[in-house]
Amino acid sequence: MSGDCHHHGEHDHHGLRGYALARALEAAGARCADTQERLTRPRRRVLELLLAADAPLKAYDLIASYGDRGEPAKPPTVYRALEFLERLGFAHRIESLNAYVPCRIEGAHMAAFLICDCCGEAAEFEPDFAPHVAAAQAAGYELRRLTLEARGLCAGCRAR
Amino acid sequence: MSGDCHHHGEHDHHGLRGYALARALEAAGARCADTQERLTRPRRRVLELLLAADAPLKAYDLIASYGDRGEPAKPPTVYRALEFLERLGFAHRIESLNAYVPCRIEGAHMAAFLICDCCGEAAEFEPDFAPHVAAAQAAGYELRRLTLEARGLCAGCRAR
DNA sequence: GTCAGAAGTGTTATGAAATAACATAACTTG
DNA sequence: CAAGTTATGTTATTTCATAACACTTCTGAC
Repeated sequence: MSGDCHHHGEHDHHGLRGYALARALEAAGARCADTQERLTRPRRRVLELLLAADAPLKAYDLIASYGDRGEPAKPPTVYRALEFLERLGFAHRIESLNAYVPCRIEGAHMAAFLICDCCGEAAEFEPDFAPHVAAAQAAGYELRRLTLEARGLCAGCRAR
Repeated sequence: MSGDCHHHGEHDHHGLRGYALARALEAAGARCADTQERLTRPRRRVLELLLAADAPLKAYDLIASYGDRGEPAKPPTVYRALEFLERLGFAHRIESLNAYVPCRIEGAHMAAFLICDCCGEAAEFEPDFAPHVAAAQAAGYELRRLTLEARGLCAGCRAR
């Protein structure tokens, strides 16, 4: 994952811990309740792992760390949970990494990421997609989803 | 691939044939010669398959149809060729499909696609990436690559 | 309550996508 | 032509994702 550079162990990230994590999970539960969706145990667990992580997680990272005491999950358990989390906008898949991150921007349905090839950080940002939406419409296109992934080096890794 | 709809066989596409294909391959060869790169046999063959195709091709589609008389290629043969073609800008990988298309826009290094979930068509277009590049720079980011993938329904499939 | 349907989960197995590692061949350039 | 580099051939393996089916848990109508 964060393997393209020589800064192992020097990267500072932003995974949620303790109260912040609990609050985020509770908020997700509340949003589910609003929409008649169920934040079941495996879904909640996968979301928890994503929120606590310092970087995008691969499906098999989630599978490996799913159990409380090291027992892995079965793949479908995790893939189903991810599908749910994506559908509700709690998580995004980063296609160019085959990895997942929790959604950091409330209500953002179109995901855009700045991905650092060095430290693996994937910063979600909110670009103005209006021109692209307009271009799609001009082409007669009915748009359903849109993702933008930018790869490069983050400020921290450039400086080092 | 084009399996999300009920219009099988009704989709019109744009793969190159005959002279057009030959011309495109020749042009690619010329561009390689300019830059001291070698358009070797497997690279040329993979590019030919991409150019002739009516839709994005998966790596294993290429592997299967690689041989003149039905003999498949070995995976590394095709993956190496694809890596080369991407590096030189002759092809793009569409991350959300795990598939490849020939580059249809001369000199476009940043790829953007309108992908139809119905017919599988992937139309390359050239959006204005300047705002995103600016946003990345504002964040201290050194940009290397950028891809945008929009999913939805093309005009033809909406009409049907 | 309880029954029928829908939604979700557990489990086994398999399929699809990509790469590691190492041996061989082909170009280039001094 | 010899040494270095670049590309290919080949075997094996790893990584990523889903199919299929049995079982459980919710939900709402009665």
